[in-house]
Order: sequence, then structure tokens, then C-alpha cells
Amino acid sequence: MPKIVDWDARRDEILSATWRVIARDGIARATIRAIAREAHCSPGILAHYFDDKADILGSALVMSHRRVAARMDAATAGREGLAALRVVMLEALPLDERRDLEAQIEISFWGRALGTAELRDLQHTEFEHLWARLRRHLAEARDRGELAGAVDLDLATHQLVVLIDGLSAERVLYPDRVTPGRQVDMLDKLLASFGARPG
Amino acid sequence: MPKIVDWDARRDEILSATWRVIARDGIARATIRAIAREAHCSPGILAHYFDDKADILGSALVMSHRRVAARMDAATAGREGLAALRVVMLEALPLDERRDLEAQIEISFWGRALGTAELRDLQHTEFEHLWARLRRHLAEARDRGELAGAVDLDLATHQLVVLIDGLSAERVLYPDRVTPGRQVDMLDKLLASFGARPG
Amino acid sequence: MPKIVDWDARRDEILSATWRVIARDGIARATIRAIAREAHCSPGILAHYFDDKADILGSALVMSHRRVAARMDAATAGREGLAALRVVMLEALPLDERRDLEAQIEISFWGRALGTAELRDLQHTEFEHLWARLRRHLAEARDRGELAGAVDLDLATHQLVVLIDGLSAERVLYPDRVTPGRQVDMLDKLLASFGARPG
Amino acid sequence: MPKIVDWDARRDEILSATWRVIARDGIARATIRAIAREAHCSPGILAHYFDDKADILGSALVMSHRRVAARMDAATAGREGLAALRVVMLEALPLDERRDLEAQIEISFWGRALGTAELRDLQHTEFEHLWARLRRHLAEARDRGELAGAVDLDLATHQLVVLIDGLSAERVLYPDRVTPGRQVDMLDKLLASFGARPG
DNA sequence: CATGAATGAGTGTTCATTCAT
DNA sequence: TATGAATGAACACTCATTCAT
Repeated sequence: MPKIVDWDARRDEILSATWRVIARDGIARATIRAIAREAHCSPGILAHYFDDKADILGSALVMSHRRVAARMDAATAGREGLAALRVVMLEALPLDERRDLEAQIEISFWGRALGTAELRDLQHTEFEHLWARLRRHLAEARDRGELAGAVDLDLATHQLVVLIDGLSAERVLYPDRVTPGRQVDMLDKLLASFGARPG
Repeated sequence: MPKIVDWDARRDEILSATWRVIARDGIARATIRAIAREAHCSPGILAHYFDDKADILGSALVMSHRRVAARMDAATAGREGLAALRVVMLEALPLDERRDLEAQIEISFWGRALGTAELRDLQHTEFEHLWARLRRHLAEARDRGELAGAVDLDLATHQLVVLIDGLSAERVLYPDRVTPGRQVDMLDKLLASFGARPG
Repeated sequence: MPKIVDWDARRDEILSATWRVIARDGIARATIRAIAREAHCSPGILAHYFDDKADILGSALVMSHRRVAARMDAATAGREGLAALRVVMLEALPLDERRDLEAQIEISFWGRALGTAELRDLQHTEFEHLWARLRRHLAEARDRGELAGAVDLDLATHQLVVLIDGLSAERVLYPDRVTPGRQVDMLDKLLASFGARPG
Repeated sequence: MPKIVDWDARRDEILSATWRVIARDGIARATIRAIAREAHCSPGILAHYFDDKADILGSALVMSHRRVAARMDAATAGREGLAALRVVMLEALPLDERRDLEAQIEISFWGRALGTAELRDLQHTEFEHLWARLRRHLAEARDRGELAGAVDLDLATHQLVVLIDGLSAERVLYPDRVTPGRQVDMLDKLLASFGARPG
């Protein structure tokens, strides 16, 4: 039992090292050797914990998403509807260093996903989770009468997702231009366009 | 007499081949050999037309942007303000196959740019052009009384850019989900939020 | 437990292979692949033991010099002045197959050094060692009264060095012409010109 | 007839360009393209004047030797014996920039010659010319009674050749250490050791 | 004669992966 | 379980050479 805990801890350690390498050197330089060096272990050991390099990168992406999801779970505890939606969005946007890093990793993976079927499928699966979460809170908001009557939930969800992706890309590529304040402005403008009336 | 070749045409040919490879196999597999194979020439010949691989990729990106810019120029001929802004946005969005390809290339470069200073600088320069164009048309629209009085031009420009980036990423990663109609819906919703009153 | 290898022995093995390739095929054909083949290992492994090719070649040169220096140390044990000087010179001259090989490597590097700043610096450093050794023994000889009174030590040192370099080049380029006997003749003629009176 | 003159002039031009490239960048970087660029012509043209790259380099070496020989011929006009020998040696030593360049090219070729049979043969042939010239003047000097009676002409010739090679190598590798004055000192010390009594 | 585009082999180097220890 | 040495293919790039023009 403690062995398994160690095993997971070791995996997480390696994945964190993977993050750091990607963030510092770019995904193209995230080699097995570089990751092993960052994790203070030998290159060969990675084969014990992961099938191959694709598995490492994919797992790093999933782990990143799980952490974000965990933070969203925590943030929405006791909230519903529009309030929950807003904190979820605030967790999804790159508003501090930690989330800048997550956005950087995410964007790095996009380019890879275009050329790798497995990674693209993984990205689809992951995407569904976020989509469903946002839509659920939107539906709650509508049911609570917090939105304008005629809101198209699918379209609204999509607008939220596009805002996250667009802001993440902008933030990562042109960090000076996309301040946290600017991001929140855009979010609130979008929520307002839903006819949002905070309960 | 030397063999006469159309230097620029040959360059364009190679860059088009580069696009196709990036779109089909991903930027990580866009090797010199793969590009040469796609362009039906030997790998060595690429050195005649480009300094190195970075030059090929950078030139491919710039060429893509130039084509988009040329189409924007053509589309805005005789138009001003809100009308010009809308056709510019319609050219920037991935609404057909050709522009899907452009978006795919763009997103592929984002990941690379994070790890390559030169490419990041290039991306910044290219970004300025689009930003300036959008802002100019927004200013025209305001001056022509086509916008709500209190519109923040910088914020509005940013919203447009984020929409382009977000929709491009979504379209490329989840093509089924982002139909052209959905894109135009989002664009018009955003323009409407500027208080747009078509002149 | 990792496979245990004698790191230094492996390095020496590779450097010896490098010597053989340079001696047999010339330094221009001393490629990484040729060296690896000669050392019965894969090309990639060389990267484990050396930074790059320049490191291999430079290390091969330094190793050659170290071996010569070690032999000089051994030969001069218990000797001083003119006697020490003579055995040092006899070690420096290409008087047998082993030292032919060393001379061949040395001359091969000269051409390279002209076009490579790092290698030129390395050669300078190495040269100083030999110069200092020769001059020390000359000074001893003078102090012991083994030389004519008015000997210019710098000039004499230089003459010795020039003899080594000149004989090495001649021996390597025209081996039939430069017999060991001829070399010793020239050395003794030079020593005699110093007014040498063996103590 | 004028055509042939042009042809030779073009060859010389290319060979001079070859010298300059070797002197500036080293023989390893003396590529066909670099030589063509330096000679202000296309790479393909070199195939008209030379069989291949080895022919270019070999011809450059021969041309260098011919120029030296021509200068020696001019310098020895009206001279014989020891006087002729001395001016020949003075032409052979790297005493000014022009001859530094010649020495640099010579040493560059040594390393190449070790790995190339043709070049080694060529070097042998060229060497014979110098050897014969020096020996002829030494014989003259002996016959004129300018040398000590018991001089071994072969040994003496060899000493002269070794002095040239040794000083050339030293001058090229450690230019600061080998001044023209030092070279002449060594030459005169050697001549004196022949028991030279200027006629 | 002359060009320079084109070729394809060869270079140094990097890398994911394997495996004896 | 963990190591790191070893492999061999792939990479970007360079080069001598060829050849249609």
C-alpha cells in the first residue's frame, strides 16, 4: 500500500518536472533526458512509470487538468449558478503565475495535438469535462433566473470556452498585453452579455 | 546560360509544401526531409532558398500572414468603419478550408514560439499588424458614430483578437464543434456588444 | 545496479582509436563514425564521453602529449643538465613507430590549428610545457658548466624546438629519408654547437 | 593564343583565391564554394579549369612552390656557392607577410598529405626540387673551398631543410615567438657550423 | 564557355529506447 | 527497483559534383 503511494508520488514528481521543463525550455526541448535530469533521476527510470514519451506528455496534460478541476471543485463548493460559473472561469483563466504555467503547457500541447492522434483524442476527452461543467452552471443560472430568458446555452458555453482559449493564448504569447484586470473585464463583459443578473 | 528559375515562385512552392506538411503531420514532424519530399525536391536544395530550418518555418508563417493581409486589403476596399471591421474579422476567422489551414499553421507555431525567442519576436511583430488594423477600423467606426459612445477601443480590439485566437484554436482542435455559422454568431454578438449601429 | 564501466579506460580506448584513424586515414577523414567504427562502438556513444568532436580531437592531442611527457619524466629520473636534455630530446624525436605515430598526429593537428582558434590555444599551452622543460635542463647544464659560457638559452631552446618540429615533419612526410640515425646525428650536432662538454 | 593566356590567368586567379581562403579560414574551410566566391566566379566554373577539388589544392601548392622557386632563381642570379645558398635560404624562410602566407599554406597541406596519397606524392616531388637546389649550392660552396673540409653534404642539406620546415611550423603556430631576426640567427648559426668561410 | 540549380551522400549531433547489471 | 551505458535512427546542415540551360 505505501509502495503504491510512493509510485504515484514518483509519477507526480516526474510530471511536475515535465511541466517545469516545458515551461522553461519549450515542449520541443522537453526530452526524456531533460525531464529525468529535472526530476533528479535516470532516463531509464521513466520507462518504469510510463509507456513512452507520449505517455509522459499526455499524463502531464491530464495531471494539469486534474489539478485545475480540483481547484474548481473547491472553489464552487457551496456555490451554484452564476456565482459558481464565475469562480470556475476565474480558475480557468491565467490570472497568476501558476495558471500562466498551466496555460503555457496547454498551448504547447495544442501544436503537438495537431500531429498526434492520441493526443488529439485525449484533448477532446479533457475538453468535454470543462464544457460540461460550464454548461451545468449555466443551466443552473438559467433555472435560477439569473440569465436573460432567451440565452442559447450551447452558444454561451462556447463563448466561455473561446474566451478561455483566446485569453490563454494571448496571455502566453504576449504576457504584457493581457493583464489579470483585462481578463476579468472581458469575462464580466461576456457574462453581462448573457443578461446576467446576479442573484 | 544558367538555368532560369523563378526564385520567388520556388520559394512559395516550398513554403506551400511546408504548410501542407505542418497541416497533415504536425509541426514537430515538419522536417527538412519531409518538406523536400512534399515539394518534390532534394533536401539539399532548401539551403539554396532559405538560410536554415528556422528561416523556412518563419517564412512560412510570414507568408501565411501576408496572404491573409492581402485578402483583408481586397475585402476592405471601398469600406470603412464597422463594415470594414466585419469583413476583416470574417477574413481572420477559419470559415473555410483555406483558412482552417492557416489557423492550423498559426496554432502550430504558438507552441514553437514559446521555446524559440526569434519566433516569438516574429509573432509579436506579426501580431501588431492585425492589432493596428482592427483598432483603425474601430476608431473609424467610432468617429462615424457607429459605436456606443463609451466604447473602450483598446479593450474592444483585444476582445476581437481574443475571439480570433480562441475560435482558431477551437476550430483546429474540435472542428466539428465550431461551425462557420457558430463563428459568425459569436462575431456578431461581440460587435453588438460594442453597441454597434450599422451606419 | 548500473553497468560499471571504467570511464577513463573507455575514454582512452576511444582516443587511441582516434589516433589510429588519424594515422591511417588522415585527420580530415577522422569522422565520428570512423572513430566509432575503429573503437568498435556506436557513433552515439562518443557523446557520453566527450562534449563534441573538437573535444575528442583536442583530448587526443593532450593525451598524446601527456604520454610523451610521462616518458620524459621517466627518462630524466636521476638525470640533470645535458644528460637530461639529451634523453628528453630523444623522447621527443620520432625514433620508433610509436613516436612516428605521435609525430603524425602532431603534424595533422597543425593544419587544423590554423583554422580553429580553440585548437590553436590548446597547442600554445601544450607548447609551453615542452619549452619550459627544455629550457630548465639547458639552464641546469649551464649552471653545471656543461655549456660554452656565452650560450643564449632562449635561442638554444628555440633551436631544439625547431629541430623537433622540423624532424617530425620530415619524418612524417618523407619517412625513408629521415632515419633514426640521421635524427640523432642532427641532435648531437646541435648539442655540440652549444659547446657541450658532457660533465 | 590569347585564349590560352586568359586560361592560365584564370587558373592563377582561382589558385590565388584558394590561397587567400586557406590563409584566412583554414584548409578545412577551403570549400569549392568558398574558393569560387573569393574568385568572384561560380562554383561550376572550377570544373573547367581543374579536375576536382584535389586538383585545385594540389595546383595551389605547386603554384606556391613555383613562385618561391622563381624568386630563388632571381635572387641567385650571379651568385654561387655559399652566397647563393644563403639567399636561397632567406627566400625559403617566412621572413615577411608573403612568405608567412606561403608557410601557412605549406603547413596546412602537410596534414592533408598524410591522408591523401596523391598529395603526398606531389609533396615528395616538390621536395626534391628544393633538396636538389640546396645540395647544388652546398657542393658549389665546398668546391669553392667555402666549407670546412669534412662536411657531409647530405647531412648538411638535411639540416637546412629541417631548419626551413621547423621554422615554418614555429612561425605559423607561434608567430610572436619566431621573429625574422631569430630566424636569420638560426640560419647563420647553422651555416657557421658548416665551417663556412665566406669567400 | 559559363552558370547556378540540383543532387545525394556525408557531417556532427541529438534522441527515445533498450538492457545488462 | 533502478541505473546509465549503449544503440541506431533521425535530425539539420554542408559539400563536391553534375548538368540543363
